[in-house]
Amino acid sequence: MKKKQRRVTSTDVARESGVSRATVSYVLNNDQRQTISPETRERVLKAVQKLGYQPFAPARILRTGYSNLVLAVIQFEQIDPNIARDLKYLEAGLNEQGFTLICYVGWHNRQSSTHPSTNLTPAVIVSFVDARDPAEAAFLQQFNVPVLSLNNSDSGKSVGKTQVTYLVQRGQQRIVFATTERHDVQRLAQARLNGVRQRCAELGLRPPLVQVIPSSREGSREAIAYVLAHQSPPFGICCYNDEVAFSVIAALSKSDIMVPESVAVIGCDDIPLAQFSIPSLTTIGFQNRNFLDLLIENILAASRGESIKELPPLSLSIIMRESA
Amino acid sequence: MKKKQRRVTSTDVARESGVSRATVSYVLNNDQRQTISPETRERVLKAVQKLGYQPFAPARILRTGYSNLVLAVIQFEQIDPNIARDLKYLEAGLNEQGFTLICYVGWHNRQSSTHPSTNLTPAVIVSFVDARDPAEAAFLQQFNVPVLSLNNSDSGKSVGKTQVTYLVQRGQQRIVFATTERHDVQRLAQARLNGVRQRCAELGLRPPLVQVIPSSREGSREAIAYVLAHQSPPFGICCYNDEVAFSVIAALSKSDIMVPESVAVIGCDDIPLAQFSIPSLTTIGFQNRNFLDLLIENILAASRGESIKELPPLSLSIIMRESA
DNA sequence: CACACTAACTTAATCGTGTAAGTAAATGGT
DNA sequence: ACCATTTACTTACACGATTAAGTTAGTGTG
Repeated sequence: MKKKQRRVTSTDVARESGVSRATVSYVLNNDQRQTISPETRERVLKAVQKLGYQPFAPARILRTGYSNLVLAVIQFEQIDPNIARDLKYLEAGLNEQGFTLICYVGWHNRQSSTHPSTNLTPAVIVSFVDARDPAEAAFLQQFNVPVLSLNNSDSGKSVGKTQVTYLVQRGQQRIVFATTERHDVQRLAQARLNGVRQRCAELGLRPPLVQVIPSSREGSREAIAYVLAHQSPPFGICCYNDEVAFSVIAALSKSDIMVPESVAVIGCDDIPLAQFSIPSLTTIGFQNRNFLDLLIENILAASRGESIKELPPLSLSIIMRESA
Repeated sequence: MKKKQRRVTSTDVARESGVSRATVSYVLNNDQRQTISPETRERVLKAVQKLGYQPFAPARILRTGYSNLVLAVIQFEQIDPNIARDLKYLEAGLNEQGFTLICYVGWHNRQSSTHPSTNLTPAVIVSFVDARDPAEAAFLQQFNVPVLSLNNSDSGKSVGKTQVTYLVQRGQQRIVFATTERHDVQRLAQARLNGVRQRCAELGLRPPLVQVIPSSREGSREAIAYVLAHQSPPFGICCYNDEVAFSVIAALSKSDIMVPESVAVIGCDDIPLAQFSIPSLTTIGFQNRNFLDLLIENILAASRGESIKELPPLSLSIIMRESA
């Protein structure tokens, strides 16, 4: 047993198989510009197997000047089954092209002592956080690589519009917007609210009553009581997302308000649990496939240093259930 | 404008500030073994600022032989608010020590064409996947770095035990285990079931009836109807997790079965929505702080090549609400 | 038989950084 | 005034891979 844990390098493989390091490299990378005899190739691969050689990524990246690493930057508050599904799809697509997708789930408050770029250099960044926030922008810029940003504020707006359109179709005349207290998603919440406001105006309705729903049971009940004091049924509630919708439905149910007869509730995101609320939750679902396919294309383009095409808006649809 | 996008290197900084590259490196790394005059230090930092210099991580890692990169390997099915919270805590703790935590959300089926190790070399891996699965083990081993594995099967067992103990305390004599159909978590589900079985045996109860609850509304109703046909109330249901518990409660509610009077339901994980089910969900919560602190210590130790201490079991507690 | 050409390699330069070892000037003690 | 430190740097090698540019032996051609 040796004292120093030596790394197995291509030199070791070369020695073991009796060729030069260059040959080892040519074999492992299947370089088409070189001719390698089958026996040599075999010997090299045998030696690789025997020694358990793994090329050292940093050395390769240093030499070639590029890596096939894509970093997704996410805020931990954004993590939900939907984003997980999208990440899986992204990972699969990128992996097919030889890329690796990893995630940085940052909180990166004011002064995070160590920037991730100290420890890794991705080829491209896909930002799920709001790149218009100056702190986030600075954080992302420090990586010094192309950033693809999913600016979901446009799609946020159409979510709000779609919610209102549906509720009005179902006969509602009065709209309430139930938002979250979580400060990390206020920008997105604001975008959805803007959509609600705009569609209300377009349809000649009065502006929506806006109410923050705390994430505790008692708080949410008080908030709903407040809404009921200011707005008598029937009316429709557009919720920022399905979690808010759950707490709204729970509070309404405690107050013996009928859903959807007295108050209709619509959520957003179509989380798996949405079908199991009582009554089950009508909500907005996203079809991200096309969008993600284009995103992958853009990532590949950006990694080659090419310019980035504009991404289309997310396409969304109403998942009709019982609550509205 | 240049054609080639040249990287800003420490050589550029050295030239700009009129010193050698070594001096630049000493300044940036605050090398205590060297003495640098305040003016020179100032000049170097100015140049760094001006040129927007970022050290190139691969080169540094190649030279020093180590990186402060920790890779968390997760299956996308495991992603939930709890794991997000844990990741945030881990990230914060590691960041304080100069480490970067990133996540690989892999599906890595049979033959994933490109192994992530091609594109990055972490110092340590924290595996949230089951390292006893041979395919997973092979996948992890290919990184060729120390792996810390959270083997949650012990804790899974105590979850099951705790659920049964609580239900029996509340007067239940008969136990049903409601599990999931998702095949990616079967190992964990099995561990929890084992705990349920064991505690039932210890308390002299009949073995639990085991029922898979499909994730669709209709499927879950049929499953509950089946359970009711084979087991008349009152009884208690231990659910694999809170999502299953939600669908169980929804189905019971449709069948006009009183919860918890006729059937008591206990979940596991204490997801944020648990307080908003109707009735609100009694469940098992985890207190991971101490565990995670020890995990961080172990990660640091492993990154220094030291051996790994054993991790304590997760500590869990019952979150009492209305459903049991 | 001389020549070009190909097959099958090897040699050596290079990527950007860290750091041990060297050096010249300034300082301090006796 | 002399030598030993200390200060404030610089020089040069090493990390492990890729790859352009040789090199040598063998093969085919007129």
